[in-house]
Amino acid sequence: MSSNEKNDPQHNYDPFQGFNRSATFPFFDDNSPCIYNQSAATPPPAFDPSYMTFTDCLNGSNVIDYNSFSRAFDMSCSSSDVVSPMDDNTATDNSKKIPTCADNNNNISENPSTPNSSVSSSSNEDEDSSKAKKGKQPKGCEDHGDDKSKKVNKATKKEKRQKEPRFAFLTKSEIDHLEDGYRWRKYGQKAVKNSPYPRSYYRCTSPKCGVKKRVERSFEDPSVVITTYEGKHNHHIPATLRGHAAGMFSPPIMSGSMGPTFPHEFLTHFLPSPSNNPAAHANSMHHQTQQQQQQQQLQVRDYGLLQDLVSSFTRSQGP
DNA sequence: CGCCTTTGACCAGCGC
DNA sequence: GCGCTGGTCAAAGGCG
Repeated sequence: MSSNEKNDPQHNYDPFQGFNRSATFPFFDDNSPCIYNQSAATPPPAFDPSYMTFTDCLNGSNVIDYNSFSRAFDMSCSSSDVVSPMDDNTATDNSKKIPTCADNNNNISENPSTPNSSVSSSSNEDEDSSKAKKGKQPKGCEDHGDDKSKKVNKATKKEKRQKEPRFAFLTKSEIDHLEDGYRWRKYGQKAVKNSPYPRSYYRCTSPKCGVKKRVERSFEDPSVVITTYEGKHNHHIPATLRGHAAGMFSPPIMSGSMGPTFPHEFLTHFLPSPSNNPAAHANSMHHQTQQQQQQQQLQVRDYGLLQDLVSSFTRSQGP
C-alpha cells in the first residue's frame, strides 16, 4: 500500500500504484507521463498532472523512440521471449514493491539478440507455480493437508515464483472485459481498496500459456478500464473464437487507414491481428460473412482508446 | 458435455 | 505475531 493512499485514500487511488512508470513503461521518461485517452473528459488527477496522450508519447522525441517503445512491448515477434525472472525480493507484489529501472532493463530491454529459448520454460515455471499452489486441499479434505506438504509448497513457490513484466492499458470502454483475441478464463475477483469497482483476474486458457491479465475500472473515471497484462503469449490467437475476434483487425478496418506502420505494428503485435495469425487471417479474408463483418465492427468499438490512439497517431502524421 | 463465471476460502508477503 | 491486502484455488452452478 502506498503512503499516498494512506494519506488520502479517496483522492489518491492510483490504479498504477506501486508501478514505477518509468520502469513499467520504459518509454516514459522520469517524469512519467501516463498513457491516457485523449478523448477523456477529465484525466484522473491521481495520475501525473502532466498528462500526455498515447500520441504524444509516440511523437515526443524526448520521451520515446521507436526502439524504446518496441523494447517496452517487445514488439519484434522474432525477438527473444526471454523474460528474466524478478527476484522475490524485487517484485513479489506490485503494490508493495516497485521494480527498478535496472530490473526492468533486465526484464525487457536487454534481450533482443538472446536466443529464443525460454518461452516454454517461463510459462512452465508459471505453471509449476500454479501447481505448487494447488497443494491446497479443498474444504473438507484437510485430512491430507498436513503441514509438511504445505511447507514444501511454500518453499517451492518461494523459489519458483517469478514476475513477468506487466503492461497496463487504459481503455475507455463501457465493457470491463475487452475482447483482445485471446481466450481468457476468469479465476478470481477481488474488491479493490478505495474503489467501488472490483478487480477481475483472468488467465489465458491456452495450455502452457501463463499469461494473465487483471481488469479493473478506474475509480476516478469509471469509463476507463485498466487492463494489466502479465507475461507473453507463447501461441497464436485462437482461430476459432467466440465472436470471431481473430478477424477483428482485418485490413479494411485497421491497415487501410493506418498510414504509419508503427501503431499498426504495435497494436497488431500486442493485440490480435491476422498478421500474427495466418490461419485466422485466411479465415477472415475468405470466409467473412456479412454477419461477421457486423460483429467485427462491434468488437472493434470495444477498443475505444486503442482506436483513438491509432487515429490520433495517424492524424498527427499529417497527410 | 465442455467451457465459463461466481464466490468463499486459502495462502503469501508486508508493515507494524 | 498479528492483521491487512493482493493473488489464487476450486467447488458449484449457469449457459449454449
